Amino acid sequence: MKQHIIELLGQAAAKIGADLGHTEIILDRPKSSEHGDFASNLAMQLAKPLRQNPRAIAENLVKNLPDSDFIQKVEIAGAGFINFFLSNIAKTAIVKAIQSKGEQFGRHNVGEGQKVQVEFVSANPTGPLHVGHGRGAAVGDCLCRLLEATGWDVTREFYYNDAGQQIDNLTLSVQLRCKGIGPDNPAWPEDGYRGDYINDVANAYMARLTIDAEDQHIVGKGDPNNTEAIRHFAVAYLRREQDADLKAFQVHFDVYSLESALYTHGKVEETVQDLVTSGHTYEQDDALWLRTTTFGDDKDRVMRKSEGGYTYFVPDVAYHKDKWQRGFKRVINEQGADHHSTITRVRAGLQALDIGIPQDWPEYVLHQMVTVMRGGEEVKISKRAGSYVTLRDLIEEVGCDATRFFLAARKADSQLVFDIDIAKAQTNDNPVYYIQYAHARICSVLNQWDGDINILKDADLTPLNTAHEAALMQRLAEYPEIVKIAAVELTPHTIANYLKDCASDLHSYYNDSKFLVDDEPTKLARLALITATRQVLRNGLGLLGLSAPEKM
RNA sequence: CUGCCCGUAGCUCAAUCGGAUAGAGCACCAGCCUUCUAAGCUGGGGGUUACAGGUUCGAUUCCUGUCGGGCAGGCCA
Repeated sequence: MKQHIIELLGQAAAKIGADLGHTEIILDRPKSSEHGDFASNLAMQLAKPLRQNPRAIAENLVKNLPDSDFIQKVEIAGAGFINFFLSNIAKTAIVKAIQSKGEQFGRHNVGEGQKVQVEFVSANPTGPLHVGHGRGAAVGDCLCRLLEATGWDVTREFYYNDAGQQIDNLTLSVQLRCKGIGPDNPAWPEDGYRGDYINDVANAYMARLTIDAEDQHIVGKGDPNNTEAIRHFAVAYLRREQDADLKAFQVHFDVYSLESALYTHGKVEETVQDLVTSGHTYEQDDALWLRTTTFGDDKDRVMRKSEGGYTYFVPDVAYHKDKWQRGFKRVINEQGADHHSTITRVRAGLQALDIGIPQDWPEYVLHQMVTVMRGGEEVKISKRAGSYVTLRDLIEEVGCDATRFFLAARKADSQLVFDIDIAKAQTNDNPVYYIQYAHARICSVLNQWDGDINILKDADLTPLNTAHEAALMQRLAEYPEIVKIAAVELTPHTIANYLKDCASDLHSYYNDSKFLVDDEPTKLARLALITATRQVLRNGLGLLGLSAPEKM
């Protein structure tokens, strides 16, 4: 429909001799229904090149607009907006489109089947997942669903930092616990992990329990002096816990990459060699440096420390080089904003490899911090005490759907306040239930109707002529655009906002009009409309990974 | 001190990539269930979009500066 009107405008512009040149014809959906179903600012855009009053141009354009069955009337308003009012045929066409496309309605093929890899969560296996990881999981998973819905071939990847200093700390912490030494003991190291879960790991290890992970079975050796055994056991244990949480959160991954594998497969060493060969490195103070300032960093970075080990940044570059070599021309990293400083460094390292990686590869989506509120007070996170709100707590306390919704329904680059009391509330404070309730209501009406849902596809839709019906149909018509915008801008929260609006239109309609009326044509038309609405709600909830319950 | 993100109603957040009178929910006030789910609906009050400039037909949106909040800034990850 939008395209149709754009064509009409284009023909009109040609008739009045306007050279569109670079100006693209833009159609907006006005906020107010007084301004029609579509509005164009074309006259304003042409005012300068034509050196005429925008209103005069608008009148001229309207005069030369070809006739169309889909347009009821055209008005000129304000500074020179051209407002289009659709005919009944055009408005109801969306219901037919939804009926025929079903689950496919709203999907696009802008990705054209190209590969994209999305890396998200990537928590270190040193403790349980917390709210921040939850936000990453929710946003990342919704991004994947959006990309899939727009024609991309998505690979979901999780990167485990299972090497390096923090794993040494973890191993030591577990080992001390195995020997009966706790955080209260003066011998406890400053940067040891203090959480109670460390004790759980130690007990499991000493009890010689078996960890069944994705592809490995690790048995606790029960020997507190076997550091390597403790290391493997602890990592496997915590990975298993994280995997269980993610599963409960309806998030799955296609590929798990391990930092340790980059070392054992020689990828780290290879990357260092490549960088040295490329000529962007130098030695100073017994360390090996990469001249990242050449690529926009504010200072050069150490690759190999004077004591011989590599800094974390080298495996990071090696890992991303590996992603590139696996053929991902597009990679999106979803991370916490506290890691934003790595962006410049990783990209600089990849540029220095000189293997044709674009400057802005990979893309990043950063999410800001989450503050958790309970009982009107902030729940403080204490890393020292090892106490924080875990994702598992949230899922158990407020449920998977509500947790996902609250974490994904807000712009990622704003800090968010997660109020447990509101998320838990099974009341109208809670937007998740508001949306799901709209879906359940429709299901309920359809259940009470004794007809066959398939005959609604042939329903005559001309009885749909009330303001509520027009508003709802317009809302449904927006859905495909919203999906496209959310996918291109990588903003899942756009979908959440849309669903709230759509549910609101449905609830208003429900309260205003009875659907199961005696007049058969009216009844069928209305049922066709709410069935289409149900489909859109379902599709949208699916993009957010939320359930669409038939009863509530 | 430097870099990145944010600043919108009392609170939590929107605003379709520069559009028309800045919108919802919560809270507050007043109404709507013998009728398809009241987890709902209708109406009301509540704003100098942090502040000051600039760009233009038009700015919450873009640019500059100031203030405020968050996060980073190690041969840690």
